Amino acid sequence: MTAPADSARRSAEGHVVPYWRRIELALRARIEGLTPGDRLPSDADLCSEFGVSRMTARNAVTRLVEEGLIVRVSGRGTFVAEPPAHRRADRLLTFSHEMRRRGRVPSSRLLAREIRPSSATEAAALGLRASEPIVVVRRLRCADDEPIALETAVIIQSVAAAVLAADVEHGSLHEALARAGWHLRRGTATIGAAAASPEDARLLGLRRGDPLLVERRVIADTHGRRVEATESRYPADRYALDVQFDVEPDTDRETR
Amino acid sequence: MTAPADSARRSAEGHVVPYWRRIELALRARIEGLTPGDRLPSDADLCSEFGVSRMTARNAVTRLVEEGLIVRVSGRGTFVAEPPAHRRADRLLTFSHEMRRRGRVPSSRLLAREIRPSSATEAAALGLRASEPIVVVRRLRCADDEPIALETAVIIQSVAAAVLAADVEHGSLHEALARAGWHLRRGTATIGAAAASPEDARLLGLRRGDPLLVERRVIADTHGRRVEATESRYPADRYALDVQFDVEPDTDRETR
DNA sequence: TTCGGCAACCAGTATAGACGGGTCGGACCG
DNA sequence: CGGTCCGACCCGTCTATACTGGTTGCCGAA
Repeated sequence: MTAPADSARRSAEGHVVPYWRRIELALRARIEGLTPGDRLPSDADLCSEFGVSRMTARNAVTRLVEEGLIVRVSGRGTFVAEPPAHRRADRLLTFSHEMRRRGRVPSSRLLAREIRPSSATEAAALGLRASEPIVVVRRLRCADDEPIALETAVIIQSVAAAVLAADVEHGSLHEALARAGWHLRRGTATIGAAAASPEDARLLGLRRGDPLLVERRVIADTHGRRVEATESRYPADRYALDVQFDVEPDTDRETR
Repeated sequence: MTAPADSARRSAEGHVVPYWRRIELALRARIEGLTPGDRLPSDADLCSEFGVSRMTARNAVTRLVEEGLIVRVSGRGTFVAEPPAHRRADRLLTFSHEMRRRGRVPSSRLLAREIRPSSATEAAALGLRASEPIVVVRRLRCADDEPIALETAVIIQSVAAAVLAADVEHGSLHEALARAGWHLRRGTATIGAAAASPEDARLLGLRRGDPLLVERRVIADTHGRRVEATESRYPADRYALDVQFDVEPDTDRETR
């Protein structure tokens, strides 16, 4: 038989949790306690440890490799990778988690929270009809009381109740959404730069015209529904993003 | 046996070309002629078309999914994805290709090309000993004669001959390196912002202090050797990067 | 005509086994 | 003592098969 009808494979919400997921989580936890360069179990080790076939074990490992947490070296083994110096642009973790990961103390100041009709741009980003109502949450995010980001989140009205009830100064907006049953999963970001407006400058403690790193994200939930569009504005000298990239195969020049 | 000892499986350099690679390239070409939302062959179709097992076909498809070219929808099929508006931060393609993709005419102006000892920062980025010699190529990249990027590439000395011989104003630096046997494959980028220096401003046609998007890349070849470190400085209003991201799994509980 | 159910598809997950080529340490030989 | 070769390991690739759950279109019954 193949997938054992093992009842413990179901999560709280009743979804089936694949075997590779358990292995992935176990490895993720194990990596926490290791240092870069340390060796991880081989494919064969994982097979016997978790009682799965090699393809299944490799599936779990492959995900961590793509995430950049570990590297596979053919003929030698699998090793813990060097962590990036900044937040990875292709991962999104809550501001609080990210700052704590870097040993800093996060805090937030709520600047505004309101329901209003969406602008044309906002409606387009979330795939709404023009001027359909949205919830806006605007926060100043700090680390060790130093302003790091000016963040404006625009959220679809269906989750208004959860957003308005949440403690967005001390808790995570995404955690509040998750509790309301909206599990955010993937998204697309556009990264650019801009000059600080007078308001940016005042809130972030800069001078007008100072360079900002601007990240615009549209985040969708598990079912692909666009839930949130956020703009984060970071002072250039306090924030950067890392990303791993592949060189486009030059072979017979595939472009796009 | 399993992998047929098919002699056509070897590339010009003698590497074995996996089956999934051929399928990947075939699909990549096919996608060119399709529009977003179009359906691609199912796993089963690919199996019979290319005469491989399903795991192999899926391997090829999975790579394109990760690249964001296509999306898989369980129960329905695989579809061409919406292309990003800007260059994807997690792909690197030559400046010329990228501009042509957007229907613009690329050109370059060579500002400097020299061999000199590396600075401490440069040596660290490339993993060299301090002040080991490097080749520096500095170019102004334009589209339709509008300056788009100020690019400074720092390259290890082993490839100096190829770099000095290359026509870097009309040809691609990476193509020159590829002809010399150095196949660049992966890298890490750090994305930030900065204010234009007087020199930036002069070359890019900006005012001093205007915001720039700054991308610093370290690129390695197929064997993991770091070959090139490049800094690109883009005027904020003429360039942006796109990236797809995953939301970090909510620490402890895996739900979803 | 509409609605319910079924069959055909389709991707997701999983098994078990196999060969290839790279890496590395130890045994063996000169 | 040094160099070479071999075998143990390990990742990369590939085959063949199978069950699950979601989607869709079609057909027949109400």
